[in-house]
Amino acid sequence: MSQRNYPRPLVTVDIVLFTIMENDLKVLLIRRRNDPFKNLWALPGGFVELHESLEDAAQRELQEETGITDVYLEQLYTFGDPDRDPRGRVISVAHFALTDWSKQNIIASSDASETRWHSAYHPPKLAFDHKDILKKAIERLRSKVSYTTIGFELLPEKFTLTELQHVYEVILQRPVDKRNFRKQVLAQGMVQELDELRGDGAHRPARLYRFKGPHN
Amino acid sequence: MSQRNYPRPLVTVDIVLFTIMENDLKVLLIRRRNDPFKNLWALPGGFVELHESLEDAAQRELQEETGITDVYLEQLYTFGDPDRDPRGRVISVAHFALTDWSKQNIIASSDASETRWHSAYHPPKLAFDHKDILKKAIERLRSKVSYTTIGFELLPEKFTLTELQHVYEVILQRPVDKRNFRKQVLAQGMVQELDELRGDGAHRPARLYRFKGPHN
DNA sequence: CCAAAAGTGTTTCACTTACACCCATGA
DNA sequence: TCATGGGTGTAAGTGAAACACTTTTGG
Repeated sequence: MSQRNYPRPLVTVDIVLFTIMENDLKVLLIRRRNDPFKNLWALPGGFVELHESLEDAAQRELQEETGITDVYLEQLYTFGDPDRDPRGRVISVAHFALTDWSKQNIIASSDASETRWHSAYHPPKLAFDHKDILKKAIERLRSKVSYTTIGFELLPEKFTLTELQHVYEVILQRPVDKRNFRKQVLAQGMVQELDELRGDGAHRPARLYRFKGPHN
Repeated sequence: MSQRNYPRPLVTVDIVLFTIMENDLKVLLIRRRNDPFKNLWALPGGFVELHESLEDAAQRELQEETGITDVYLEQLYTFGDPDRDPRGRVISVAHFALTDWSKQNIIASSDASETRWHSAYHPPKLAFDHKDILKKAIERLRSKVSYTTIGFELLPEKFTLTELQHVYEVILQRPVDKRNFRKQVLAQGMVQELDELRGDGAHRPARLYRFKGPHN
């Protein structure tokens, strides 16, 4: 059982980082500057170092390639088709990450950058099998939003119930009944009402809430 | 972006194969004949070849190590802690598999073998991080049994509704109401009633059913 | 006729859904 | 005073849960 003779593929991590902006689900993409797939958009990611865990690798690559830190991150799926990278055998452990736009709007505003937020539902042509990875990430987000509290990862610390509702609507891609939604959210005790309002314009200001923490 | 200089870990697949026997959830384990963890029990698995997909590797290793083929198999999770294997960096793509005992009872009956079915809930001490892998597999099985049809993978082609109920009870680890269960299963139209009965002893024979196919 | 597992319906309760108007504010 | 998004309650419907006795068979 000597390990020396066993084949050693390359192992990468890729990160599907979502946020919600302008009532749309966005995914962070980087334009490739080299072949293969030069000039196409791709998920951030890179090779796993021998001393680091997969999750650490994902956090590190995200930081190195985009400057983003402190996101919710979990493993998504491992893509290992032998032909997924034309350069050779590369196995990618894909991760799924969420952040709120208020932390990340710097990136979005620098238009010249090769790192940009794109519509997750209508992305540009992607390198490698990143279309499949994105699809799987959207499925995961959609299924988990209903039975976990990950939706709060897409919002800043203080938010209105309407903002929370928009998160669900954007992810589930269907309208949500306002009264039932609020009733349900409050009944579950997941949020704490704050003594603060936020006025946005010529209408009644909205009450702010804070996520109470993991309740699952 | 030359690949030559990137670190290349070893990549394995491990397989958590479940079956149900004697109203207990069983997992297939192999006793290790070499260090590390010599004589401890471990999940079947092995190194991924460069030309094969991860799922193919899992099916192949299962076949090579245990002779078992033709199981339901899906990817579970990738375990990549840098210290999970004392010999060096080994990343394992764990898989989750199901089979019905009627196909596999040959293995269970050969007592001298180093390959055996063990209770999944009370396993012996396991090598590496296989305890964590097993735990994750049980969680996955438990959560998927309720909203998918994977439960049928644990039964032979023809089965009684009581047998199906036992599958749910063993996996969920709680009693299931007989009348509600049958009502629900029949209402969902997942099973086809057959013109066959099976008599087991001194009591009324049970009707046999067949799984109609993927309905999710 | 006894033991053992198979089979069968109804009621209750909880949760989900549908739905329309008043409120507070800035312009 | 008007336009805009914020905020609230009730009734109907649907699905889940609780629950006990009769049937069929072999011994």
